[in-house]
Amino acid sequence: MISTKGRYAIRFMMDLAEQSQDRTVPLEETAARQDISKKYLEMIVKILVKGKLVKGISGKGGGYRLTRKPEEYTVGEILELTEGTLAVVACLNEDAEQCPRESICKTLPMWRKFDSLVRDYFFHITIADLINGKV
Amino acid sequence: MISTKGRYAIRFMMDLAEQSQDRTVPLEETAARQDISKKYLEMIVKILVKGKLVKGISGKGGGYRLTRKPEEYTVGEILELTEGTLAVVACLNEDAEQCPRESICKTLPMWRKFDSLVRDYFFHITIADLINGKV
DNA sequence: ACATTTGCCTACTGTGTCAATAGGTTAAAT
DNA sequence: ATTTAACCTATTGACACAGTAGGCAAATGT
Repeated sequence: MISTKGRYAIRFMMDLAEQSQDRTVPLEETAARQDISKKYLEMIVKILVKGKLVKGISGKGGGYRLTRKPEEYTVGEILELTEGTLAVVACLNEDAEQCPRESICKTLPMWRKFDSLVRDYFFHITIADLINGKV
Repeated sequence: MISTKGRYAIRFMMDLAEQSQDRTVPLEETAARQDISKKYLEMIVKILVKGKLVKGISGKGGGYRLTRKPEEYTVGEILELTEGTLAVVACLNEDAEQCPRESICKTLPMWRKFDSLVRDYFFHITIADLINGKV
């Protein structure tokens, strides 16, 4: 289940992308347009800033700005960053302790294949694709 | 993220399938073999019983039994039953209130397609497949 | 009839995440 | 100096996860 964190993050990025690229967009504006609580969105955007997906500019006339072109962001990386992981099962998480049943587990291949499927899907959709309805 | 509920349920079903079909297998046995807390597994199996995926027989000589052949169970239905839903985002959940943004939501098609992908994957893998390493 | 085995049921607990909210501090522009 | 906006810390209520505890009901073998 993908939480609002990931979903709001995608919508925030899309909103930025849809605005004129040479303008810094205040959070309040996006929050209103997307109908998301400003305070809550703020928390999510902080993750995006830390992950260098967007740049925040303080002070009057400030706001947020993309650091790349819309077609250079994949949904996968946004989700991975905001959700913490895209792994479907705990044992496929990067920082998971090694499972003692790994060598005999008959379900592991299924999870692995599914994991590839998921990654393949989300890492091949860009913000630009979403905006242009190419998905 | 698929929780232990769904994962343990699959392993339980596989364990039953691997035992002689004309035998009722006590939970304690499976719990030991699969290294899962008996009490916790009990709770999960209750869901499987309620969903008619397995039959429980009380009393001495009792235990659990599959109600169909291993190749007639899909991983999808087991997960859907135990996890409550397989939907990736809240708005695709069956009993979700209608989203007011549905008609203008540019991400919805992406979620829908992903949902199909997930279903297509898990509803085409059977317990028999897992046992025979056909996945 | 009785003891034993096994499933079934209710209730509880600690930990963590989700989805927010609140209030204050720093940074930059006019 | 005032305003605007990002940034930071802390707290909250609700809920799910992962289990635990104890007892009741059903069926069997002796």
